[in-house]
Amino acid sequence: MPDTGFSLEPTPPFDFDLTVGFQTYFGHGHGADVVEDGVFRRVMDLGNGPTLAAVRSEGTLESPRLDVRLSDNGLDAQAVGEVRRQLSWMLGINDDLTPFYRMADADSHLAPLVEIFRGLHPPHTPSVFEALVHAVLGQQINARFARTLGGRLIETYGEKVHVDGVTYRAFPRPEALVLAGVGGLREIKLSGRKAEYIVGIATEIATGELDLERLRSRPMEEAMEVLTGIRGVGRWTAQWLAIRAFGHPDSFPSGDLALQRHLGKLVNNGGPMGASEAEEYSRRWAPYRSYVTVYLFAAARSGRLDELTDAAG
DNA sequence: GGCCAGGTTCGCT
DNA sequence: AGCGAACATGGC
Repeated sequence: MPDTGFSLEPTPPFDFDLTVGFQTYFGHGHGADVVEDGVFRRVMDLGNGPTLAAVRSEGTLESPRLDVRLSDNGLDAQAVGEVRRQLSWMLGINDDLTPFYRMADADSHLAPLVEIFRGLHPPHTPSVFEALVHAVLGQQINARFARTLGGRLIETYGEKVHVDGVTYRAFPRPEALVLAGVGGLREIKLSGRKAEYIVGIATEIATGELDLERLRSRPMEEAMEVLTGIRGVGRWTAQWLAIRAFGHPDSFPSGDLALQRHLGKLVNNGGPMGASEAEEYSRRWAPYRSYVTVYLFAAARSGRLDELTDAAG
């Protein structure tokens, strides 16, 4: 094993397993990032070729420390710095949860939720493009199928990296998806609509017509407007990007059917909540609604949301 | 087998 | 502005 690496010191509390678990949910074992035996691996795209990063936890919840090893020990200091920057962003290393917890502790519904998932830092995608592709894949279809499609997309069109006899994949670059074309994406069972959206977005990025990364430095309202102007991107998709790609603290995709379900379990005795109802209810949690969203999905995915319903007491 | 799924666009009032 | 249909495939 190469010895190039460094360590990261996340802002406590930081729960490594919860955070990388959330991050790799869409990976489905074949993703660009995977967790195995307590090690989080991610193929980092540094522009001049991909490299594999392996991250493990060496600290504790309140005194966290991460050890990062790189597969390519020939990287210069600048490239290593870029890996550090990207990983820090992906795992929300510098995110301080305390203000959110202060609010949550005073809320009878949120208090037990944040107690169970204490230390979960909302993770982010390294590129806006990656979050956007995942969001489009997730439109309208069940989450299970969306994960399958994501796995196929990465396995088919992501650049390979071989380390110790194992093949890892980077998340596909826009250029690769342009090359795949609508036909190529339909072959792995994307609908014609999803294929058109993704190839269209990839094309605009590849030609330089669209600069999604630029939106990070713009006010959120402006970014949302630009995003929803893109064909295939509606309100729901833009709101999820605010959380997953931009790390905005206060986005609540109230149109999300699953989020409505989760919220209904948490605050409405399991009863249904519509979009406008969810939207209205969520306002009490401003300006930390992205955290609530992430924690709700973490609870639902882990199967522990049911024990938090009103009925369960 | 049918209904629904972590929506969006498009066409019609 | 608001409403409904089409989209395409899989999960349960």
